[in-house]
Amino acid sequence: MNDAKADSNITFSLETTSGTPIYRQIIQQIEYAILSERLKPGDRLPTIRALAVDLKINPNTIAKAYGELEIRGVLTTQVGSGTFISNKKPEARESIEDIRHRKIQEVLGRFMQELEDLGLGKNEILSLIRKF
Amino acid sequence: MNDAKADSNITFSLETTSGTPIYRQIIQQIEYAILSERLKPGDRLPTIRALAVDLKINPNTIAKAYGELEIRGVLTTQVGSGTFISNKKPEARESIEDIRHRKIQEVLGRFMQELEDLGLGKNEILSLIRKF
Amino acid sequence: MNDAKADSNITFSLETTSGTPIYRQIIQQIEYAILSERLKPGDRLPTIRALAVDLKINPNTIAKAYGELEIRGVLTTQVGSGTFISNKKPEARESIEDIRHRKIQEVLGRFMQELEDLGLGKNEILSLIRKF
Amino acid sequence: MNDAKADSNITFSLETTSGTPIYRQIIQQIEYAILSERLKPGDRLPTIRALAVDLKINPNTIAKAYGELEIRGVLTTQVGSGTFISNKKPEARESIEDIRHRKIQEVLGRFMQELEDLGLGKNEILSLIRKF
DNA sequence: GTGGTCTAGACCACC
DNA sequence: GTGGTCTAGACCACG
Repeated sequence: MNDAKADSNITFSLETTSGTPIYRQIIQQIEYAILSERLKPGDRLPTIRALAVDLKINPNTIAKAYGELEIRGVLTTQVGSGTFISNKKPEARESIEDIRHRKIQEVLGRFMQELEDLGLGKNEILSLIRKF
Repeated sequence: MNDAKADSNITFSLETTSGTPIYRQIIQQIEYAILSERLKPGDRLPTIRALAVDLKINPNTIAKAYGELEIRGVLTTQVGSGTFISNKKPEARESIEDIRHRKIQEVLGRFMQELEDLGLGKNEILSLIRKF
Repeated sequence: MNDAKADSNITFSLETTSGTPIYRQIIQQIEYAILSERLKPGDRLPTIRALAVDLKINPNTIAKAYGELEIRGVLTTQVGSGTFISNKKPEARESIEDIRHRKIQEVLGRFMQELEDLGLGKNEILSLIRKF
Repeated sequence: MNDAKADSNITFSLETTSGTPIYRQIIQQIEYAILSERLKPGDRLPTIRALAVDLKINPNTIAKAYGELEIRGVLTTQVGSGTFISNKKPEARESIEDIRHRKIQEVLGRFMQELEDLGLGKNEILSLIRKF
């Protein structure tokens, strides 16, 4: 594990052994922060270099994550001043809340399936979470 | 989604949009079935070809999953008669129950982290699962 | 016969008429190179594609050999930069020297048995090897 | 390992863990016995059933080995009396001695290559064989 | 450029 | 019928 608190509003937590590419983890964590409104339009993200140092990873990896989010219209870069959360999602046909709910349902569905595969019923799952 | 009931004891459920390779999903579902004791030593797995038809994927993909589990000593194959759960895991220093509990904790930890990233608290999570 | 000198440290020699699968020959030659310390932890193996060209075989065949060794923890791959000898064999209870000696005894035993079956005595064998 | 002395002249020694199919091991051992003249034309081989009991393997496996050698003209079966070494090898373009020498060279070449891969030089090999 | 995944299809070995 | 090996080729992910 590899944590880093950045400028503000977002803390990254990387799992280098899980097989999930690092740049995907970064993308997901930025998206989730937006969906849960910890990051709002206009907020500044940490610089690539600073974040690379904090997370002890290759700057290219962060550049790739930011780049993909920029292509999707989630981020905007302003040369000389940094990378920001966009004001608008041009193609958005769903509201942020809708997307968030969809993501939550996806995560929940995957999770329930995996725990069921591991032989747990709903009551056992509830009990585990209460003790978490 | 893509489900298939096989010979017995195990039903595969593939998620083709999640980015997780199909063969990894198969490996995980076999491992979890063993950990939850739905599959026991000596049990026969579905044949590669039958499963390929059921899941509508290429036989080589299943062969790759079975092959990795064979290298790891989880499965044994007898050409001409099929693929079986191995009798012994020679290097096992942990009981099946211990491994199962470790996996459950891993899945749970990942899940709680993701939902927290999506802005959910424990009570909201509990409520969602009750309604699941 | 089919020889290929790769990046360094290891030269592969395939016997396509022996019935032994090509990917198994590759695995054995990598293992033996490690046991005789011609390959050490951190050393880079030839790329899959370069070796495929050299050995005039399909890249998938080499990928299968590398893949098995990766599952066994002998190799590590870093997509984008190549395949390397792992630093540690976590479960190793035998030293490299012990394994090497065991392998030598196995090869020797098989060989003496086969030549005995072909009607040769120890002195004839010694004489043949001197002339080899 | 699994040894069995049959009617006469030939003792089979099977290696069930080596990956080499059992029927191939039987074929090889019969061929080598012929090449080294421990079995001569007209000699009777053990019956399939007796040998199956001795070696504790499936009779079909022995039938397959005998069958293949019969196709090649090495054996002849006389219903009711048994299986025998043929008098003639119809297609033989090489003498028995030539074949034997070729086989010896093959075995020797494979062996020297493997031990070289394991880091042994000729003198070490000679020394090991003297102590064998 | 690296390796990874998946498909399609041929041929072989074993029961 | 079973699984195993190998080829060929497409497309993706990563640096």
